This record gives sequence, C-alpha cells and structure tokens, in this order.
Amino acid sequence: MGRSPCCDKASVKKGPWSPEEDAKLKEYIEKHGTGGNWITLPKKVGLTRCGKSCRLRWLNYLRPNIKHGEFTDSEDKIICTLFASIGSRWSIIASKLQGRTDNDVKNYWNTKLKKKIMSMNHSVEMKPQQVTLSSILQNSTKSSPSFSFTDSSYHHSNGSFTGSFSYSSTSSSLLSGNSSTSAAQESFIGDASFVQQNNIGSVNYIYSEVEDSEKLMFSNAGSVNGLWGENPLDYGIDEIKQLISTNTSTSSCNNFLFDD
DNA sequence: AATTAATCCAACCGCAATACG
DNA sequence: ACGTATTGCGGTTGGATTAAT
Repeated sequence: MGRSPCCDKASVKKGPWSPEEDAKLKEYIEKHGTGGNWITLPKKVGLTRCGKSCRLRWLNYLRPNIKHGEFTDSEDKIICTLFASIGSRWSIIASKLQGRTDNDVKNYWNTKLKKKIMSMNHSVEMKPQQVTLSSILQNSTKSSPSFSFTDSSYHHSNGSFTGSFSYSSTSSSLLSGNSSTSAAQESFIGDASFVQQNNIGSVNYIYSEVEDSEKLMFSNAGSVNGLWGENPLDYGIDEIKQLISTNTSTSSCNNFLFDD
C-alpha cells in the first residue's frame, strides 16, 4: 500500500513562483507564522501551491537573512571540511554557514566546488597517496592553512565518537586569492555531539548516529585503486570523499583526514 | 546572427524520520 | 503498539542564461 500524496497534484500549481505568490506567502508567514502545518498553509494564504512547495520556497528564498551570491573562501573551507567528515549532509553543512540553505550548498558543491577541487587536485600532479584536503588547500594558497586533528577516536557500536581538530589560515585562499583570516576549533564530544566555535559564528549541532559511509571515513586506510580515472571530474561522492581523505594514517585512526 | 553546448539554480520528487491520534 | 499525516532531507530534473562555435 502506497502513501497518500501530500496534495492533489492535478489541482496544484507547479513551476517558478511569481512575485505575487512570493509576496502573499511572505506576508502571511511574517504575520501569522506557519501555524505548524505546511500542508494547510497554502489554503490559508490563498495559494494553489503544494504545502511542500511553500515550505521550500520560504526556507530557500523568502525567509529573512538568506544569503545569495558568491561563497567566500571561509565557506569553501567549511564545506570541504564537513563534506570530508560527514558526507552529503547538506542541512548540517548549511547550518554551519550563516544565511546559506542546504539547497544552496548542495548546488554550489555539485556545480562548482567539487569541480574546482578536482581540477585543482589534478593540476597538483601528486601521487594519489600524497593528496589530502590539506595539501589541496595548501596548494591553493601561498600562506598555507594548517589543519590538524587531535585525540580522535571512533566507536562503532553506538555511533559515538570523540575528538577535535583545529584549523587556521591567514590570507587565503582556496579559490580567489582574496585575503582573509580564519580560525576555528572543533570538537567531537560524547554521544556524537559536534560543537564548533570559530570566527565566523558559533553553531552547535548533534549527530544522531554515524552511518557506514562515515565509518569508512574514520577507518579508511585502504587502496585508492581506480580513483584516478581518465576524467578528473568524473567522480562519485564516495570517490571524492576518499580523495579528500586519502593519506589517512595507516597506523591508527588518529589523525584521520588531515595531515599535520 | 543563429545555433548548439555548457552551466547554473529553483523547484520537484520520493523516501525516511518523526509526530500524533 | 500501530497506522496515518506531516516534516525534513538529499537526489534529480528541467528551464533560463551564458558561452562557444
């Protein structure tokens, strides 16, 4: 038995939002809030949209403090760092970037950042075993950012892990060469909590569990056979994560991801 | 100037998790 | 405890725009 659809698709408007629809939705939510129910919201607002569509429009475009436009070098670094450690959890990654939405981050990664990293890495002409995110980032800047992990450990059974890492850089940058300073300290604590403090902002969040893909991340010390295909941009998510994390220590799970 | 290819990004879709009766 | 409704998320699609030929 399948699920009942969230709305009557035949009578629901689809496609791009008009300025009038935007204004209606924005005005209503600012006045009354969502009422805790997106499904019934369109009717109240007077829109023929699906509730999910309204929610997405609000979250990705209409809500206050949404930031559009170019990503900064600091944001690039945070995305790379988090992608390497938690994979494509765009909502978590976006939560670390003020004003960015998961959709934004996802699009940016898929269309630009991934390619930049891969092409950067390709131009480095290093042996696969020598490639780390650190080296990629270092290669992109004159004054190298430094990354380090300390006291990391990982426990399989209950999904918890502990550890911390810090990074800092002066000048920068991953892509543009614009000057900036960034520093951050992050720590993994107790029951898979991940707390960050940095000079961009402070965000706390909790991982509920760690999945298999991340287990590979923490323990990966395996072969990189097949990683370097004919097309430098033709990688899957796993390959990219592996690429970023390649050179993980083979002796223990400490110091994973970043070299000293 | 016209056509084609590549890129970007808003929006949709379906699934899993969560809330609720 | 169970079934249904709703929410949140990540993957994918498709139209608009830009670049190349």
